[in-house]
Amino acid sequence: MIARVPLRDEVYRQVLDRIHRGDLPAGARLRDAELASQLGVSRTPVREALLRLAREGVLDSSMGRGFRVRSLDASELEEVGAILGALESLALRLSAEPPPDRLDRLAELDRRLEQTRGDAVVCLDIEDEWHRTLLEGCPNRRLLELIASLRQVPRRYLAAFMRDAGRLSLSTLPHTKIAHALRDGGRDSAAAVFEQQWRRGLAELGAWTAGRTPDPKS
Amino acid sequence: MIARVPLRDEVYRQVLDRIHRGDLPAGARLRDAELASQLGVSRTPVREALLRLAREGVLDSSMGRGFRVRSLDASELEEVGAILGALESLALRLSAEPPPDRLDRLAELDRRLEQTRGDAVVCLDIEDEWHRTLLEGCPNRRLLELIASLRQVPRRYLAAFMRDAGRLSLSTLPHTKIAHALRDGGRDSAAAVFEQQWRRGLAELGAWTAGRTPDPKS
DNA sequence: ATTCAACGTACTGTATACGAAATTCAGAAT
DNA sequence: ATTCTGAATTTCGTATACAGTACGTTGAAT
Repeated sequence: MIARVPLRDEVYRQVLDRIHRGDLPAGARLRDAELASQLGVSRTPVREALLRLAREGVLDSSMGRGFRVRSLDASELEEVGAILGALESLALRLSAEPPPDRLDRLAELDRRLEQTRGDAVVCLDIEDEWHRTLLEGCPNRRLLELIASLRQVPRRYLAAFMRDAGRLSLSTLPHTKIAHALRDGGRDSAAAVFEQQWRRGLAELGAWTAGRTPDPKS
Repeated sequence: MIARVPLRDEVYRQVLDRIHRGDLPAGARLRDAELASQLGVSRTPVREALLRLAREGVLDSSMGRGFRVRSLDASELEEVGAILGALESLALRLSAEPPPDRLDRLAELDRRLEQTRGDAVVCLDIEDEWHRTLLEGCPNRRLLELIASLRQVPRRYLAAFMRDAGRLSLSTLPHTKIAHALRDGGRDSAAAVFEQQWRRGLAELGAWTAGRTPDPKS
């Protein structure tokens, strides 16, 4: 039984990918007909994907005015960051005791992350997978889904930051701190360290965002 | 300048309303063409609304098989309940110190709630407004939006419970406990009481859900 | 030169049309 | 009676068509 996938899901991923790659910078306008012809599908699935992205906060949409990539806004990052900190910490506390192989896999991902230089998208993909792996012991599927959806937001900021600053790698220090806390102190301890590290990274990214030049109109 | 509202938003509210009223019980199938003709619009905005509801977890949708109202499932309630507990508590802690008139408005809502007998929908509307009022001091708009969206889920369970049990009113005891904690001990104290009361109510509702008969197919 | 208005273009939001997959119901075989 | 099969029908997912609105552009008036 092959799982057929709706076109809207594929379009969703394609558009998100373009945003992550920076092909669609903040403020860029998205014309559904144009995207449709580029992707070789009709406007219908494109609009469904864009509506979803708008509801997830990646795009702005005002009636009759179509869609555009939401501009980078320090307060948005702060708001979503606060939510994510609480939710990921919660997921960690709800998790089952992690089997040793998961710690190994986390370490392996960090090794890959350190070796990756020059491709921000790959870095961020690994970073995402690290988080997924960290939380995969959480039985609350709904929570994990919500976290994955919300993580799109800081990811976009981080991608822009890396492009702008020319920093093409990602520090693994917070990861190792969290992993050590998880190994030594258990999940609650790891959750506390997570929140602390998360807040620190968020503040750094927020400071950069606040000092950014406003969007190009395009 | 009147704000024109997309049809999909109106359809969204209509469908949600029918679900809340019990016109569309758990497991009921939603045929987009049928809804479209009933509401006097085309299938397009109807499908946009249904896709949104599916993403929010109110509906199930599998490829080629359309939409149906998600069945009541104790584990879903538990999962969303855990998320909501954390988020509402967070919103409370992030809130500004509440002005005295807000406490008055909360008390007034409770008075209305106690006087309302016989209409579950009205009860739940007041309950929703009570929560909105409690958290309206929270500056994190994004958080409030997320909470409002997630609250659809327990609301549906509560509506089904009230219909089933013939309980046509809602206890205001948890509200007063939280309000008192807020007045006496501040937001952090209120957040703690909130989590405790929330967990209690959730367990009660979950117990009822677990003992429910499975859905009618319809 | 600048500003305002009227027009034209283009894009959005909504409606309708079409092809394919899935459910249903009839009828035959066990 | 029950189960399997297969055609008919429904309904979904996608494509296309249409109408109304926002925006740009041009031209005229100050």
